[in-house]
Amino acid sequence: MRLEELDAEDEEDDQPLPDLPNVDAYEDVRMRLAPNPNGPWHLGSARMPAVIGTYKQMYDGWMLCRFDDTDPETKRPDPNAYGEILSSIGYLGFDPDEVVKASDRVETYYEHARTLIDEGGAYTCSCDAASFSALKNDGRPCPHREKDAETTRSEFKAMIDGEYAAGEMVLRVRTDIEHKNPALRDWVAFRMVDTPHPRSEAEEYRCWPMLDFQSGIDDHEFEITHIVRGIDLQDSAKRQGFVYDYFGWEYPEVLHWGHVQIDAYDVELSTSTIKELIANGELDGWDDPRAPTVASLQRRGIRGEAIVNAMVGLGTSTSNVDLAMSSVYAENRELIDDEADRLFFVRDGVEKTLDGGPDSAAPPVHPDHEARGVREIPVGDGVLVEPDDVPPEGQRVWLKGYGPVRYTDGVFEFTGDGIDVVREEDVDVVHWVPAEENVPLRLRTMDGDESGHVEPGIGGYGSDDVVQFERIGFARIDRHEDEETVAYFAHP
RNA sequence: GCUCGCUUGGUGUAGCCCGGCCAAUCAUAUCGGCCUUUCGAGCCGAUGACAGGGGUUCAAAUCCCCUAGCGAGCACCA
Repeated sequence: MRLEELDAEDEEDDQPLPDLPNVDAYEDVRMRLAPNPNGPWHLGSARMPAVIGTYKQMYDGWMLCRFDDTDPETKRPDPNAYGEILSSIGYLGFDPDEVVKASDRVETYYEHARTLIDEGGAYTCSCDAASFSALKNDGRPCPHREKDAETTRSEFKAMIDGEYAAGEMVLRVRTDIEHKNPALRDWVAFRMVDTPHPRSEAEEYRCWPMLDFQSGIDDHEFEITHIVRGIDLQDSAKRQGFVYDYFGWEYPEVLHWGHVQIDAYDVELSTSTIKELIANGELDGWDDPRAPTVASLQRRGIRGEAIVNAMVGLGTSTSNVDLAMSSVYAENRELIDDEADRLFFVRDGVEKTLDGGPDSAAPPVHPDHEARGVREIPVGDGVLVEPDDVPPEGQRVWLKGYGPVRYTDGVFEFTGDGIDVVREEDVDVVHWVPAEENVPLRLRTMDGDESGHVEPGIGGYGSDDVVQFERIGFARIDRHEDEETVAYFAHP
């Protein structure tokens, strides 16, 4: 009994995120991811599924993935991004209960707009953006504001029918033109876009809802109870509140978080910036190790769970936060260290002839798990070691898993010393590979590619296997090519 | 300019709503030690923070006010 109580307490203490507000008022916790499919995800985007997915697990809730793709022009959807984003969500370990695209739901938004017009909640406006903005900043209505519902209704129909070009007509929500916060005054709900939507299912639409309208309608239609979103949308709830009031709806609970920055990258955390760098060849693609993207970490063999743990650790505060990559690495190390087999990889190896000693070495596959056996490495007449690991003339070094050698006249002479020279006489232990029987390997890192040679056992590992190159770090084997094996460096 | 929000060590976070148990939690980081045929893991230890100023109170990280800094919105982007 005592123990159970303690466990229960522990569980509460281990709660990864603070409680959502007012959970008891709802039968189920229902949330949504609302990605813009204008490209594959950068690392900041991973925060959304990490936190919302974790809340879903905490409350045994329900989660929608809704693609907010209602801008065919400025933030033009990338047809491949829908699938890529879903696959990133899966990699992070989550599975939406339902997936929808806003561009499939345009008729629904029209329907609600017509109702809103009838309620007196909206009017069509042909002011150009600049002159409306000037009036609005003064708290003065434009001449269109007093239009009757019937005129608005017929002009909105003309918008839907595509009778206006971009910029000629919008539908505005009638809020409070003198509201003390200028951001809330009579905002645009629908506008004309000349560019067809990239999805063929939606290419005929010219009259598109703005995010605040679309998202507001959808959140209600899908009975979303808790919204978690960025501070850039901190006025959205207040804006949408006017529409909710017209309809007599209850607004969901809402949480805002700040922006995430990630150290360790030179590249800005922005879909458009990364897109540009790829287009002009500075990055090899979305999974280039130097790219701050979800796909990049995946290719480096970092577990989605590690990203989620690190993101969840940031909490949900409204202030901007810096995520240290080292914390992602620390989370990942904990997940993979136990299962990653050990291998020797020598960068820029220098060859040293070996004089005497056994014909082969047998270091353990994993030092903490004897049962996994040993790696038989044939030694031959010489070895490669890293330039920094060559001891001064006359000094000894311990070839890890093989034995002690003395560096004499450019040759490694086997000395047969016991392991106590390592413990008591400060002989360094270094990794090595046979000079003959090895495999060339290219290690792709955030700082560029490193070339070297790996022990022959590498052939036994396939794509996606994660190993630890001793004294270097963890890496994911990507592929075996004829002339070399390619691996991606994860972290130390 | 108008409006909204934020500010705990290198980084993140707990505590703040309901002031005292906070000479401030945990993680990461860094440094040192032990162990070790890895610069990994593990174990031990150290480092390091309440933005500043006023006020209320017996008592303030916690409540109030001011200042500073940072951020966001005021888009026919999301």
